Amino acid sequence: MRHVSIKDIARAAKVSHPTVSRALRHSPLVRSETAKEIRKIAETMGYRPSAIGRSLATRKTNMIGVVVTTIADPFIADVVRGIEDTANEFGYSVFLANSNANPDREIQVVHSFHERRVDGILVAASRVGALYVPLLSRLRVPIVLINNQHPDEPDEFVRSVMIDNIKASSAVMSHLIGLGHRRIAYIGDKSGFQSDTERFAGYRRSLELASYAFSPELVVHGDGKAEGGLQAMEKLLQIADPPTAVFCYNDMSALGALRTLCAQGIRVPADISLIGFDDLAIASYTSPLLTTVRQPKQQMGRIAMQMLLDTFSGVESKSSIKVEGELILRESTAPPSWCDGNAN
Amino acid sequence: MRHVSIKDIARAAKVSHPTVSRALRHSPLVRSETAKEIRKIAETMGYRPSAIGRSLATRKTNMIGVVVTTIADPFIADVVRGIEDTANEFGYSVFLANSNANPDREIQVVHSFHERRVDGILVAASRVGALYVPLLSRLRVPIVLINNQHPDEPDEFVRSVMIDNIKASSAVMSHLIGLGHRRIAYIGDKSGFQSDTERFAGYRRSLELASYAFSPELVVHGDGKAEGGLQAMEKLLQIADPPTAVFCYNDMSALGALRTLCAQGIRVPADISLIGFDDLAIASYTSPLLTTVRQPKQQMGRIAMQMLLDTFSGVESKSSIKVEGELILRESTAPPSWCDGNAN
DNA sequence: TCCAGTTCTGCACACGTGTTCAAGTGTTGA
DNA sequence: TCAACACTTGAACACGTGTGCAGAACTGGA
Repeated sequence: MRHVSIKDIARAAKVSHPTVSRALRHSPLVRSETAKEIRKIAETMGYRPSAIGRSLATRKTNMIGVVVTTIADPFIADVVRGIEDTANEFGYSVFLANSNANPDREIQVVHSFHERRVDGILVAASRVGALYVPLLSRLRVPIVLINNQHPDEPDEFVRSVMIDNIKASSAVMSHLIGLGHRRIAYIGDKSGFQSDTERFAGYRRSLELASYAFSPELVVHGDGKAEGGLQAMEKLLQIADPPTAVFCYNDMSALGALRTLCAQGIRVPADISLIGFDDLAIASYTSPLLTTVRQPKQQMGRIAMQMLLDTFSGVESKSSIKVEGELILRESTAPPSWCDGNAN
Repeated sequence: MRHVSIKDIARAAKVSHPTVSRALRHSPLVRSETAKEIRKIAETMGYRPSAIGRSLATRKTNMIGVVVTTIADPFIADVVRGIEDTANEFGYSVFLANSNANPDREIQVVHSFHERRVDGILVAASRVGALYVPLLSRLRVPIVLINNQHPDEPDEFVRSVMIDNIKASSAVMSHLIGLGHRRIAYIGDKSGFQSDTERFAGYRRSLELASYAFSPELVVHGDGKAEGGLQAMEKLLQIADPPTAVFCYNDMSALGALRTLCAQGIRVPADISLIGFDDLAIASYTSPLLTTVRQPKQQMGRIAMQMLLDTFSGVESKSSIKVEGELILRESTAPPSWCDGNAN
């Protein structure tokens, strides 16, 4: 026999297995001396309850599934950490699955979670398109999307947490414009994803508000990773009239851009200002330190998990939460070189 | 009724539930037309088998547990990615749990995995002490430790994957010594962990082999993170006769050290050479690019998972695997400044 | 001593799937 | 026509836990 079951204990204690079940769960229905005796025997026999058996009986697994594009992304890793901490605190275990940014794989993973009867699903930075939410909804499992990359319609089962991109993006632009920059470039992600779209929207709106011209050649798309930022910056430097400041979609892109600038001997921020988004740990260790927008990554994970827990316990909660970013001023931004310290 | 079960399908198809079970699993025991009909009905009813029920019957969960200190560590994130990819490929789901480097929590997590009846457990960078392996072994669950931080005795249930620290460390030192450095510092992790101990052993042995003096003041302990490296480097710079090269326990420490050097206007590698360990993604985006030892992180995860799979299928395999690091020469090392290009 | 009420215990079933075994049906060959 | 065989199906049970309900055991009061 592989594992001790309550039936084994029942035999040893000369009682029935329901009595054991109740004793172990401290039910008041069982005489306290009997219960104590049973628990002692269980302890001696090295009993560990089977979550499988329990799940089958209670129709509750205390498991949640987390889908990420890739856990190797430091942004996502932080979010997952927040999720896992909260989940663990409340007795939930976390399934982790990488979709590798492959929509088919992502859907397959969700089905696998469904078959395991997880109590809820969290999805970080989904890359799946418009039909996704209805598909998820059909599973009738509570779901929270974190920084979902496609606009989602409200839904009974699908909730969401995301950062207020437009607001944060506007803060970035205010900072740069306030320093005196007029030619500000934008290095984005691959086209079509929501956080890119929204941050770009904030960029454009800020230019308009300041009555500055929008120059399409100042907008370059990377891939959200360092390599893309590196190449995007190379392109920007080839323009006849290059920008004096660059707003990067995220810190990884900024890191790549910084690399290009450094390799070409261009000083940051003396020659060009650079600003990122996310506030990854690395942003505090680059040279110069990177000015960026802090996303409360762990907290977003905690909030998402908390939304699930609320759903489980029937607490009514908002179907969509927007968190605020915070502009972190460090060393990578300064007034443009032609500007002697005071803007315009 | 919440989920469709094989009994529901059985009713609809006017057969018994064992027949449905067999039909869905393409058993040759059921007539092919019947099977086809049953599968059609299952499809129509939106049936998804319950992994819970199946696990209970088969005593196999196709789940594995992964314990990490924290998923926010980029080294560990890469390892986990390798694990998850391989697991997914073979139909296994992965539980992820952070121990936050807290031994009690780590043990608690292992028990939780045990209760969920995972088929195997992977532990990355365990911080639990000597009694750990016997404890794990008592669970009678196959376990693979990855870069375990305490020396482990061979055991029937507990296997391990680790990097050959001494060899890699020696390669680092050969490189620095070959460049002409004689005063080489070592920035370590907190004392007492195996990878630190071994890398330090390689450091000392290399000095001995070269007949260079070992100076205790050149050895400083950080915390394995950037902050620790930063402070350790500050200490090193206060020495009367500072080192011309610094071997950092890992890339995060090196990143911190680099920050200190940069802040104090000390040029790398012109004034001081710096070398890391791990080859994190960031190492390719620092200025200067960081020379380091590449650990095959994802591959280590794959190997560990493969060892579990081998155990499941009864394949005999080695109980301990050592993988080799690879010295990656980039820009952060050069001959010492007093040395005109040719060593000694 | 007996009854009513309380406290405790066990039977039977449920949850969803898989497997063994016996029995049913149809086929082939003598 | 019958036996031997292959093919197909379903009854019964297993896996480990939880729960409604009936009944047993105990308690206290008259």
